[in-house]
Amino acid sequence: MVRMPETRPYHHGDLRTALLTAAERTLREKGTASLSLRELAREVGVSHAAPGRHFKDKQALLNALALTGFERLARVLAAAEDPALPLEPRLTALARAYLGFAIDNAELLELMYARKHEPDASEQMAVAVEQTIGSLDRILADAQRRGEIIEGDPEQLNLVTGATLHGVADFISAGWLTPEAALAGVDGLVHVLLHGLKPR
Amino acid sequence: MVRMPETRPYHHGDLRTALLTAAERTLREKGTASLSLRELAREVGVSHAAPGRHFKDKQALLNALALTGFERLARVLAAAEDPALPLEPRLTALARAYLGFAIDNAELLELMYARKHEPDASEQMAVAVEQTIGSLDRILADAQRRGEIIEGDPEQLNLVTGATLHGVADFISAGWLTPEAALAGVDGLVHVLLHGLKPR
DNA sequence: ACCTGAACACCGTTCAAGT
DNA sequence: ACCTGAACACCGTTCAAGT
Repeated sequence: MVRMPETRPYHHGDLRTALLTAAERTLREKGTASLSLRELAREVGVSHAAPGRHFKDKQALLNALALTGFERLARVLAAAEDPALPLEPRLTALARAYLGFAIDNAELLELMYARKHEPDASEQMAVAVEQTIGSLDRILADAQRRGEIIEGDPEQLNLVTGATLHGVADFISAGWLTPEAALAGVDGLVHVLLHGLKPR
Repeated sequence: MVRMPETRPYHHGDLRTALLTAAERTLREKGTASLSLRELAREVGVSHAAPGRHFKDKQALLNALALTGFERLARVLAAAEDPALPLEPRLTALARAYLGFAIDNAELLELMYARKHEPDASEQMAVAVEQTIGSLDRILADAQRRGEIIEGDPEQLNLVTGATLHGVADFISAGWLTPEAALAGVDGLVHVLLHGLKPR
């Protein structure tokens, strides 16, 4: 093995990864608004034009960041899912995991939901989104198969449930709901979702 | 009356309003990303530093824009509300109105929900938000008083309902749901909200 | 009171040139 | 193949000076 000199080598090695890592730290510490390619380049110790080799433009970096976000969220949700549990606690666990992710990654989640990356569609992104939604899909499909929830278009049921969870997550991001209040209300939230607002 | 010269007068007259109007058009036509104070100034025919007299900084203009958004949304919701209607159609009408606003004002709605304007709190904004939420509040409070929906913390019920509506609106903004699909699903959405996912 | 013009410190993106 | 340096066309914000 050859000893590397103390000075930074001409080639970074894994600039792409380094940029994404730095970007996510900035996102978390200073918000989306103060995420600049030039500053990222500075942090990583590379010229301001270097990121251009790895990301076509700023949006491409944001897309890549969103992709890692979906991949991580999908893993978090899959891990929280326990098919052995009865419907209500199973759904509650999923909701708790999602809200936890939203609390810990508010800015990233906002990026993931940004109405920006429709045209590219990037196969990978579609897969990651699919996997993210998958956990909820399975819970509702299982429940429907067992007759534990009403019949009807699974898409529609999925939409209602997903929208409710996402709505709460967004309320947290927007600062209209404290993380504590959100987590404290999860049980009630899922209960209403399952049993409805009308009395039984 | 003195005839005004053909050349633009030194004082604009109502620069503040003109900037907000131009800003909303840009928002609708080209998106939040391409909203620049300098371009706004150009469109309105004023020097690039002029907006600074009326808005402390760019965020202040965005806040003012969000405020007008809430005021308009509050009016739309209040107009759609019909206390004479039974609970389910009354709630459906509100949902339809909110989703309609979301469809027609996607970028503006995103701005309204942006997790930016927490510190200022600006009395006016708080009032506008309050009035926006008011319509839903009244529907649920009335229903609860009549025993048409379950007892419990109104805040919590409001949260679930509001989150669901907002979640769907955000799905539309994000492009994950077409406006047509959303509007077609409103009845089912409200029905699930009232009756729950579990069979009765 | 309201606006201008110049100045400052930033951006993102491109492209010849270097290693 | 990967990166640099200079250049270009933008930004937001500030501030003396003009009307």
